[in-house]
Amino acid sequence: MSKPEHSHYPAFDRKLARILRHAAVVFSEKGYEGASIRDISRASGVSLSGLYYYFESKQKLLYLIQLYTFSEIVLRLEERLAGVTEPVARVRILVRNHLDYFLQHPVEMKVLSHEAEVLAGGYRREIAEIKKRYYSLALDIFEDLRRAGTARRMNPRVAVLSLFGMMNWIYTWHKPKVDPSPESIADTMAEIFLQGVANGHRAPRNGVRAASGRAADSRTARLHRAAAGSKFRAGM
Amino acid sequence: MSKPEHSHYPAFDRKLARILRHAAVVFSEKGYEGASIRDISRASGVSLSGLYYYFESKQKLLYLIQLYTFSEIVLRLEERLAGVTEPVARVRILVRNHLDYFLQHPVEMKVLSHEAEVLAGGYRREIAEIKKRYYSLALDIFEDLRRAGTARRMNPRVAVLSLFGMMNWIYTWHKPKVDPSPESIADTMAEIFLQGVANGHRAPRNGVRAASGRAADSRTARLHRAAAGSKFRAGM
DNA sequence: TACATTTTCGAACGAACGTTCGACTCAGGC
DNA sequence: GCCTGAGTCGAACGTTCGTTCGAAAATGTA
Repeated sequence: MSKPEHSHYPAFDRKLARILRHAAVVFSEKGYEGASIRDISRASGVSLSGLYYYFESKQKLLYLIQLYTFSEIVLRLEERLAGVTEPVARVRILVRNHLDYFLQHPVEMKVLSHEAEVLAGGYRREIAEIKKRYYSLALDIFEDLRRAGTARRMNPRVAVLSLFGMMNWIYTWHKPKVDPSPESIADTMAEIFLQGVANGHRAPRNGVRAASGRAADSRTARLHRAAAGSKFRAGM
Repeated sequence: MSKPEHSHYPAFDRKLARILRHAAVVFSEKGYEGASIRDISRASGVSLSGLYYYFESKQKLLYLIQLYTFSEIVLRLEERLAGVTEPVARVRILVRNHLDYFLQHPVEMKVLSHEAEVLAGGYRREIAEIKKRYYSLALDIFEDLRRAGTARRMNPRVAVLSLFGMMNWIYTWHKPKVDPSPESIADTMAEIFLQGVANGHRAPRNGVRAASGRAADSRTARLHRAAAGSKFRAGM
C-alpha cells in the first residue's frame, strides 16, 4: 500500500502510545463524541494532520485504547487464575484483579466502560469478542462456585453482571483521597458478594405500600407536575 | 420577555412531553453528544426549527429529561419509605423502588445514568442537588442498618455506592426476554447486599500470585505487545 | 554531498452541527 | 372582516467537525 501501514519501529510505537494516552484522557473528560481530534491535537502537542500519520480515524483511536486496555486486564486475570482451583479463591482473584486494574488505570477504564457502545462494524465486533471471553471466564467461576455447594440458588448470569456493575460503576464515584485503597474495596466487594450469594435469597413477599408522602421541593415538584399530564413513559 | 416562556396551557405541556419522550429515545441510542437536534426532529416529527418553540437549547432538553425522571424516582421512594422504620425493610424498599423504576423506564434511566456528566452550569447544579438528596437518603438507611446491629463493620459510603453501581449498571445488560422480572432481580440484589453486608468482611490477606499465563489470542496479543514498550499508563 | 525515507504540519475540503429569523397558517374574540 | 397570538417551518447563519493533500522538514544511509 502507499500508506506506511505497519512496518514501523519502536519510535513509531512509542509515539503512538503517547498519543493514545493523551487521547484517553480527553475521551474520559469529554466523552468520545464530545471530544474532537483538535482537542487531542492540543493535548498531545501533535498537529491536527500530524495525528493521522499514527492512526487512520477517530474510531480506530478509540478501538486501540479499548483493545490494549481490555487485552491487558484479561491477560492479567488469566495469569493470576492459573493454578488456582478453589472457587472462592477464584472469585477473590477476579474481583481483586478487576479493581486493581481499574483504579490503577482509571482513565482508560472509564473510556472502556463508558464508551462501550460507540464503536461500529469490525472494531465493535473485535472488542465484543474480548468482552465475551472475559465474561465467560467470570461466569465459569460462578458456576463452579455453585457446583461446589455454596450459593446453590443464585442465577449466575445475574450474579456476574451485578458484580461487574458494582465494580465498573466505581469510575463515577471513586476519589483516591477519600475512599479506601483498591485492595480494601476489592475485599469489601468480594466479601459482600461471597456472603450475599452464599445464602440463597428467599424472595420476601412484602407488599411495599405507599404512605402519603410530602412533596419534597416546591420547585422541582412544580416542574414535575407540569409534565405529569401526559404520563412521561418509556419509549420501548 | 419576548419569548413565550411558560404561560402555556395543557396542549403545550403535552406536546413538550411527547418531544421529551422521543428525545430520550434518541439520546439513549446515540448518546447526548452523538445525537443531533435533527435526529430528534426526525424522530418526533416536529421540524427542526419547530422544536425550539418548546425548549431553548439542547442542554435544556437533557436537563428536563433528567429532572423529570430523577424527581419522580426520588418522590416515589419517599412515598414508599414513609411509615416504615425497620432498617432492613427500608433497604428492601430502596432496592425495589430503584429497580422497578429503572426497568419500567429504561430509556430515561439510561439517559440519566449515562449522561450524568454532560450538563453544565446551573442545570448541572440542579440535577446534582437531587442526586445528593437521593444519595443522602440511601446513606441514612445504611447508617441506620449499621446502628441497628447488623453490618457493624461496613463502610456506608462504599456500601451505598456499590449498591447503586450494581443497580445502575443494569441498563448495559438487562434483556426483558432473557432476564428475571424486576421484582426478582430486586430481591436478588437486596438479599446479596443484606447478607453480604451483614457479616463484616475479614480482609483475607491472600497474596495473589501469577503463574505463567499463555498469551490468549495471537492477533490481540501482537497488537498488545506493540504498545507494551512504553508502558500504557493512566494519565492522572 | 546527494538521495530516499520517515515524520510533520498549514491550509483547505465538504459535511454536519446548534441555533435564529421571518414569514406563514390557523383558531378565537371582537 | 380584522386583529392577535400561538404554533409551525424552510432557509440560512456562523462554527466546528473529521479528514485529506502536498509540500516542507528531519533523519538515516551512502
